[in-house]
Amino acid sequence: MTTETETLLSIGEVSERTGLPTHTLRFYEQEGLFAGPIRRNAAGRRLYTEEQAHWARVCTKLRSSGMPLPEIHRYVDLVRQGPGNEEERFAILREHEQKVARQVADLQEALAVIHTKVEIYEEALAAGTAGELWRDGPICD
Amino acid sequence: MTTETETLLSIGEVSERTGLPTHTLRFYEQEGLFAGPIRRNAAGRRLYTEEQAHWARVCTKLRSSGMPLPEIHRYVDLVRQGPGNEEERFAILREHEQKVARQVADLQEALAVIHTKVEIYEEALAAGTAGELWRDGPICD
DNA sequence: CGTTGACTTCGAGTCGACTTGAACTCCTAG
DNA sequence: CTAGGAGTTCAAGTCGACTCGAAGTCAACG
Repeated sequence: MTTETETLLSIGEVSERTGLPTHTLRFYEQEGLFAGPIRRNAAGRRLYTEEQAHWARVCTKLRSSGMPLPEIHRYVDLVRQGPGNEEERFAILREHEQKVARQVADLQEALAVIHTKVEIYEEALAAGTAGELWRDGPICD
Repeated sequence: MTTETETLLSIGEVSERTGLPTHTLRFYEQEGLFAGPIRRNAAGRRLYTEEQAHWARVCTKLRSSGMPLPEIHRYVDLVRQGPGNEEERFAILREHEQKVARQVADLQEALAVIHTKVEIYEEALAAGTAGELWRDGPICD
């Protein structure tokens, strides 16, 4: 059956792979961001499965794209409850996907504004007319 | 000479145009995000020039793209000091531009990860095999 | 003249997500 | 045997950027 030899990882190893400080990994666990329990060795130290380490990596992406911890928690709760609520999980993911897409669009809009200003400076500096940037206009704001 | 009939705007009008709450506009002023002084009428109320209103709009873009208030402040200080430091202003803008470009790239990377998961759910739900998502794999994480 | 509603100042509170610290245990190498 | 380094728990602190509330002023309208 599915009796695999699992590679178990220490918190330090997971930290290295994910880039998350060990403190943060413990914090995430405490906040309920892992569906299953994290095992411990005889000495009480955490042992992560590959799946859990992978999930931690996914979490970094969810977080860096702005998903709040409570929403990740909500998703994880659904996973923990087992099959039957896939539609709901899907809704969370799809909604977040759209939020991120909007974020990208907004950021690109801001980037355009910034780039415009960069270009103004670039040209003025090249032409040696930078001093005029401030001549009664909002140009250099 | 440049004696224009200036249109001056109340804080409420600027708030409407920028989407920033009046509280925030006052806060920004206090944090030194405006190069020139904001005028007041006889009753002590703020009167913004069109240029200042425009700058406030630009600020929303700088902020939404993650430029910290202290850095906007730094830029504004340079503007306030007048001509001669254009290179330095340019450096701030160019650096921020690059930061935003990196942000966009990171966000798109996160988006790809999320989209992958969305697709997995989409397919499983369409095929009616959603229940199997959790079968000893990290698929549904 | 009274009341609305936009404005003023000042200071304190909120929020999310860590981050830090203290005090402790345990395994391993020298 | 002991020193180092990684791990543990729990509580408290930090950070940036607002956000809110209180208490008061002012102009215009009916």
